[in-house]
Amino acid sequence: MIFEGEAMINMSSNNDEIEETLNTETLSMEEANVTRAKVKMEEVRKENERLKVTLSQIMEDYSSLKKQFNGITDQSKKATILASMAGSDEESDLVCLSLGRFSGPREEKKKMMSKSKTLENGNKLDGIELGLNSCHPDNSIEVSRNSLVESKEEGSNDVRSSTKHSRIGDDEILQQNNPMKKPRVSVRAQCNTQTMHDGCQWRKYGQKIAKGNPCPRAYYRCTVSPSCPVRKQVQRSIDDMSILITTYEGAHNHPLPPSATAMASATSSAVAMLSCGSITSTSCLTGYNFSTASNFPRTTISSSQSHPTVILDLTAPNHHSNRLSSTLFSNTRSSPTSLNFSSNFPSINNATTMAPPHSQHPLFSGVQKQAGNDPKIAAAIAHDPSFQSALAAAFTSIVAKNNNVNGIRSSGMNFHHLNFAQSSTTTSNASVGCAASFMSRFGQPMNSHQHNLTLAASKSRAMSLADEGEHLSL
DNA sequence: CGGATTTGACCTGCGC
DNA sequence: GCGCAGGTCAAATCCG
Repeated sequence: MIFEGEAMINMSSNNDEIEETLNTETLSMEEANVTRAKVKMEEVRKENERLKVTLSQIMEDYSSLKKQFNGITDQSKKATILASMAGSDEESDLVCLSLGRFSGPREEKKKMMSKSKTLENGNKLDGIELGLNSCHPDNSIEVSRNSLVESKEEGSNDVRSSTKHSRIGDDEILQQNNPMKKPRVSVRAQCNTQTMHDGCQWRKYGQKIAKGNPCPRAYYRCTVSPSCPVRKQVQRSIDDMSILITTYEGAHNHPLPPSATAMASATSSAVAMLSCGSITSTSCLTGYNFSTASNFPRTTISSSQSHPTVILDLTAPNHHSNRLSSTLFSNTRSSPTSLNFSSNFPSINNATTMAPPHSQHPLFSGVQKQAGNDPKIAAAIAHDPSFQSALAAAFTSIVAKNNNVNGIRSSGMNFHHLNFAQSSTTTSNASVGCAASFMSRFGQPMNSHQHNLTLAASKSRAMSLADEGEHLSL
């Protein structure tokens, strides 16, 4: 039997033991927590190291790309320097994008045309100059000034007619050398607003119900410069009313604001690739559908009514979006359809089959490496339309430009196959800003102002991604 | 009031 | 030559 007092003593001693045990356990738990925290810190440190390595790799890729780009744009830079020497800082900040046509003064244009005419049997460009080239400052300023003077002296009606005559003159010149009409670029994007905001100023001048589509087609004219021949048509897709089809035609003959460069460069680059393919034989492009057999029809080159048209499809059907998301940055380097840039672009010159050039591109490999390291990045980008459009514009512009300048004309480049899984629109200011940011970062030399804006945009983008637990140091 | 949009008329190219 | 469809013009209207 155990007495009550004895029991009490036993209990108290037990309590002490329990307390002691508890203290020991608490201590060991704290130690465990500390150890866990240390392990976690170590993991984070390792992660940081890994990210640093990745970042440095990307920076290396970027710098090599930049060197390459700088070399290519040397001539353009000279023009920009000339512009700044002319005393207009604002103008030097702007970039002129030529979409399908040479945009200099008519005399030079004629010279170019006659030159190309004499050389047209020698696989030369048929008077089409495309890409991110800076306008010759004198040319662009002259055009603007002339048009302003005209509008003052002759009145608005005469401006219209002179613009019209100018356009007709251009067309005549083009028609003489190229039986095809002006190349067009159609951009398909999901958009709930009436029109996509692409940074340019447009004025609506007509609306028509086109055959086969109950949705009216709206016609817009670029109003940045009174003499700018660029038009765009906006129409909703008959298949999906949420999809807006914007078709661009013509070349801006004036500097563009930075916010307009992303879309313009994507479209101009697409046309550049079209013109690359059409150098040898324009007609051989007509009617081609370059969609993959395995993928849905997404990007095509066609020539409805003799208009060679590149269709940039920035939408994705729902049933494919997951697949696209997962394959967007798949790390299979051997796969010719990484990034879903499908690789069956027919070789116009019947050049021998080669590895897809984009897979060899430093920028591509850099992004691919990083995305390959962390599938979350791929998912993050796949779910962010602004990133997709920005990357689309950046890749298309940079690689197309490199290709043009390096004279690679039929290597199967097909960055216009931009099959990003995109469920939203590219039209928000954020998207355009993001695209501009990417373009500035990867595609264009920046001034300090642009650099600050870009830095801020990239930073906020990175921060928002960081909040979501993503690691993206683009 | 000036600039942007709307909308019917007109022009142009193309196929039959 | 005719009809159709796409594209443009320009007067009327709207809107900030």
